[in-house]
Amino acid sequence: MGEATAITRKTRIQAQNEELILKAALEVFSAYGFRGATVDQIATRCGLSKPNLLYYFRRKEDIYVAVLEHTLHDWLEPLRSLDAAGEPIAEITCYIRAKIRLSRDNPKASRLFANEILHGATAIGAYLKGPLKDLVDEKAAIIQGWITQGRLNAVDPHHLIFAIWATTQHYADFDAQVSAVTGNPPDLMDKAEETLTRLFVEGLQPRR
Amino acid sequence: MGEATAITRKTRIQAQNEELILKAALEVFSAYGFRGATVDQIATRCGLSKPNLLYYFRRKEDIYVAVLEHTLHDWLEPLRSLDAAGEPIAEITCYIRAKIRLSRDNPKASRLFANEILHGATAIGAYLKGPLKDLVDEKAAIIQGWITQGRLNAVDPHHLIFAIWATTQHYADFDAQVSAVTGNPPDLMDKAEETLTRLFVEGLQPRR
DNA sequence: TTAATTCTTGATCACTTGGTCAAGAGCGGT
DNA sequence: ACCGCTCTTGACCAAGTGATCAAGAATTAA
Repeated sequence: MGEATAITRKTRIQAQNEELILKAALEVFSAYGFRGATVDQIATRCGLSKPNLLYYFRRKEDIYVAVLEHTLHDWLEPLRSLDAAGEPIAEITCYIRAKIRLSRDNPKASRLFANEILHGATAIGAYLKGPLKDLVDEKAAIIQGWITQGRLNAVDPHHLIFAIWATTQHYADFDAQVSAVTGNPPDLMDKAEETLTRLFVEGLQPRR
Repeated sequence: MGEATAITRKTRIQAQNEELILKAALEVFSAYGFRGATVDQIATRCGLSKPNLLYYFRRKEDIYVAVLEHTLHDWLEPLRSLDAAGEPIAEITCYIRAKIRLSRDNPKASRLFANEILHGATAIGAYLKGPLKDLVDEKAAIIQGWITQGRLNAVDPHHLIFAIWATTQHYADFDAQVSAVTGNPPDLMDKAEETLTRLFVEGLQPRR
């Protein structure tokens, strides 16, 4: 039996292989989507045989939801950090910066979510309507408070959050288009960060 | 022989069926992506048998590129309308409004492109690097001209265009998320249009 | 060492799917 | 009515895919 629970904890090799699988799955799912990805691709990617992979995750869908959940938490961290006690413009600037860096440093996670939501969010629909909505509503209320205090130009907080999501994730999700149009210069993301922060800050600055 | 060309023009029934197919293909491809969609689905959707559908388009990919090309032109029309001779703020406001209405009235086309680009734009990569890049560069130059004249706050024109694309298409592409978070109120898109135009206009207004 | 447990895989299955083909039905011009 | 062309489809095929299973290899605990 296990040490203290009926469900024994993972062996070293188990934890290691699951990590390998999740990493490979992120790459494959983000590149081809759920239906476009094959279990074989993921298995080959991490050097395991297909039946061996299915020993750890019994169904393809199990791998998919596992990698989704595995990255969901990190993805929302920047929004959680938005602090009601901070200076409004600084808080929002910080949020935009964090989001665009996430987009630059982990574009695969961004594309994974983008694909999932684009196709109806069947796997994480409940999460969106529950925890995500709660978090967004909470932060929208903070922003609304700043507006009421006259510390921020009046814009709908929910749509402001959508605008920030859209603009920052655009560089990861639609990289193929951005690269094709710009030729992908090395300072692309720096320029994006500067332009977006400038644009939002000027738009949000309270009219004196 | 045909009236004037070696390639005889389509019969009435041919034109009619191709239109049926393209319409059904847009719905299916936009919902499931290229690999997720099946020829059978498209055939059933428009009341044709699978072999009959493949009589008009010999390969699945042919249907896909046909529907992409069929909607590409309309999709870029708003940007083409951006007029150097117009008043800067009014022109950009008009562009944002046109884009968000396109997003509201034809979300399936938006999702079709989103999916295509998300997965690397293999079918339209050449178009992005050619005609699209040319169009964007041309319009970016116009915006840069306005900035140089001091009629617009200084922001990078390319990134401004990306920001407008991202924010407007967000409502179509990530509808599942937007609906989950907002509960999808009837005035959602009106509010979005108002918020986005306000945000961009205030951000672009030249500092007096 | 030994025995239980965990891990690994070749072979295989059931099913889906893109695509073919030959034969027939329908249509248009004469 | 006749003939050539377009259109339509049932049957079929080959490839790919998710998933299973039994049997063996490796690991771990005693």
